[in-house]
Amino acid sequence: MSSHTPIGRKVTLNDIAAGCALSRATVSLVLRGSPLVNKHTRARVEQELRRQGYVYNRAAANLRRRTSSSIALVLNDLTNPFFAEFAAGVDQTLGEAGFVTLLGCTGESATREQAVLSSLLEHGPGGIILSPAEHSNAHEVLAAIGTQAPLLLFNRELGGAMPEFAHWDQLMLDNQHGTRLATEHLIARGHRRIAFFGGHLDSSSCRQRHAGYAQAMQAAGLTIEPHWRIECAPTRLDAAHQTHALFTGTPTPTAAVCYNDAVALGLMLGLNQRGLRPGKDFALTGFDDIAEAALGMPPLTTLSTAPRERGQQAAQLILQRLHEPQADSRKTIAAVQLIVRESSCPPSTT
Amino acid sequence: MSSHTPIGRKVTLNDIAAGCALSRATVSLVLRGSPLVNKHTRARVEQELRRQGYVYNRAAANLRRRTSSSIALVLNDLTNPFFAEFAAGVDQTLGEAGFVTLLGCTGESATREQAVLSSLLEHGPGGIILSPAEHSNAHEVLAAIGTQAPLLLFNRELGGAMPEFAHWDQLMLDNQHGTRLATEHLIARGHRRIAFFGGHLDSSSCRQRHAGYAQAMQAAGLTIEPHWRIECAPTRLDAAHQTHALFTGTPTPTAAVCYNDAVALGLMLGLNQRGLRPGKDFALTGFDDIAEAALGMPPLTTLSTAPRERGQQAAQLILQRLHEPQADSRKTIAAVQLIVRESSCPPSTT
DNA sequence: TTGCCGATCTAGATCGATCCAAATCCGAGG
DNA sequence: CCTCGGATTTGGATCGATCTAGATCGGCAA
Repeated sequence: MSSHTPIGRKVTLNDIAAGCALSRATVSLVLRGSPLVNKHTRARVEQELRRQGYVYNRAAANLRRRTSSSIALVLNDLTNPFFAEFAAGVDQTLGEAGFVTLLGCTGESATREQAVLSSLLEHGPGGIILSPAEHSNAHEVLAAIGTQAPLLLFNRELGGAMPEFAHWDQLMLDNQHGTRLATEHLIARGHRRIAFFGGHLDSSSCRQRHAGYAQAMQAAGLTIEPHWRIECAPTRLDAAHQTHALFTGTPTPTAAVCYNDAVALGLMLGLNQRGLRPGKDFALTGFDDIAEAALGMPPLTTLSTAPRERGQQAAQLILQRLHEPQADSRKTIAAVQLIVRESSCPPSTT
Repeated sequence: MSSHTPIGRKVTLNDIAAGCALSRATVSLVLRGSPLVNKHTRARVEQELRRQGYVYNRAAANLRRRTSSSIALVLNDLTNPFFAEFAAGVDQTLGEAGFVTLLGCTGESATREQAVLSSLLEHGPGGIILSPAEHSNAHEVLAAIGTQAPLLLFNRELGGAMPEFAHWDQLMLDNQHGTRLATEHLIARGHRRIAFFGGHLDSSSCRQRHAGYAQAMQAAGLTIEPHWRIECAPTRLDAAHQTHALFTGTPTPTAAVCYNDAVALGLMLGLNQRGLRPGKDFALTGFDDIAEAALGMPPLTTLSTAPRERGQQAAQLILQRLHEPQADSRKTIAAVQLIVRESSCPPSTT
């Protein structure tokens, strides 16, 4: 960097213009690659830009142009590898489009979500990608963001009614189809008595996943015993704890479709404690394909949601919305893919 | 420079001022909570702000005040739960201080790091927190960011000399001490043939971790066979792939100190594939204490770096630097803590 | 020489906020 | 009634870029 540049003081268009005896306007044209400038002039300017170590001030440009070059990404839990991977995908695609990601974490608190959203809004993002906190609702979100920026909901639905005048898009996972695939897979392996294990009844994703399971069972003409639906918190620990509930009534299931991978891994622990070998004596499937799923003992059959690809998709959707602000709001449902591993064995012959 | 999209019409200070027959300046004073304004006027203005749904334009304010309210966070790998947790910590503390996080992921590519840094710089962050990509060097980083914003290096040193005139702070982990603790622990459990597994030889953190291991081995009077140092990318997949290298020469090790948790978990996978039970037939330790470490099969003995706290600390350090731009640059080394779990079994007797 | 034209370049207003100096208001004191 | 001073309020310039409308400059046909 040139030593004649005073440290700390920023170089502006005016400095460059003065440096080559041109006007601000011309230098600005050069910066934006306008064909109006003489190529000789352009070369002179570009040299001066380098010489003075000029850095473009996008905030000033955005102010004048009334545009934005950032997108807010608000996540309920960055600690969850699923969302971390999602964030990486979002950032990658936004970066390629010349946008920058404004990050905000809410830690599953609707209150913090409010605060984070309005703080980010002040920085004028062109759009918002939001994976809502657990008890967040449409009314609160609307109060926080108004109609300043288009919103893309990811992964969870919001409580309360969606406002019609705002263009809120959605990107969701195909929960129902996923568990249906898993259930059909278990049926194809020969299972007839299949349980649905884990999750909270009042969560929308749990309801959807259970519906997919029920649909597959019904399509195969199999009956579902009431005691084959066991509720538990979507954590490994609670799942291990509730394992016994699978075996209290008759007939007992030979397999279980689990709410997600965490629950499935907990169920594996619980089975081991009862002397049952998961993937040998009892079959099970998960949902999410978290990194540990492939590493489990045995490796877990599960549904891959490709979180990085979902992130890229989310970024594309919001960029598309920026391009067409008035288009109808759309709901996208991302396909999930069944990953067959060893946990989904045929029923044991004993 | 890509073309960006126009935003809907915004409410500005002028609209508020007109709405209550006051000047822009007065409204601005109200916004900033100045004691100069009459409390009756203030109430009128605040009502009008709510009525029109005003959103503060921080970019415009920052332009005039020549300040910044954002910090860039540039990470080599957000997919790694260690960095994800770190990012959550950074974002939390920055948010509490009224700053917003500009996220950038480099995916371990020094080239992308350059691009990401200069793109983020155009948005005028007040400072930068950088966990460098693997082959990044001081010269390139300097070229990208110049002296526009103070830099805090996290986790890795940069290749090449640190420029003296720039105030580059550092926050590092006590890598060497950590692996030394882990190695001493394995030795105390009775191991004599201990390998060092994973990481890239040219990464500074890998060198430091290896040095701690070597130091402990030497202090215990144990020799290190050259083929006990296996290099691999710091990912689960590559670690699983390279597992065989541990068993190609004689004498074979009975335990391994791994570069980090990702590598250790990958090694577990590789061991399982070879029919060896990690934590029974072969002992291993990790580094980072990511969430999965405690949940592994078996749970992983590792070094806790408290990534969330490191993130908070990093945010505090950069904010402090903003407050005192001229202070001497400082290097902080964060302690790590050995967490003993089941993976570090005594050597198998067979 | 004059006038027109395309190719280049530029002055000045502008985006939405802040800062500064100066104006205005209002009641007390002379 | 007028002046003075503290409490409020305000006009206009400003941050660093972009935009609009118009200036400047050769060259060439009339």
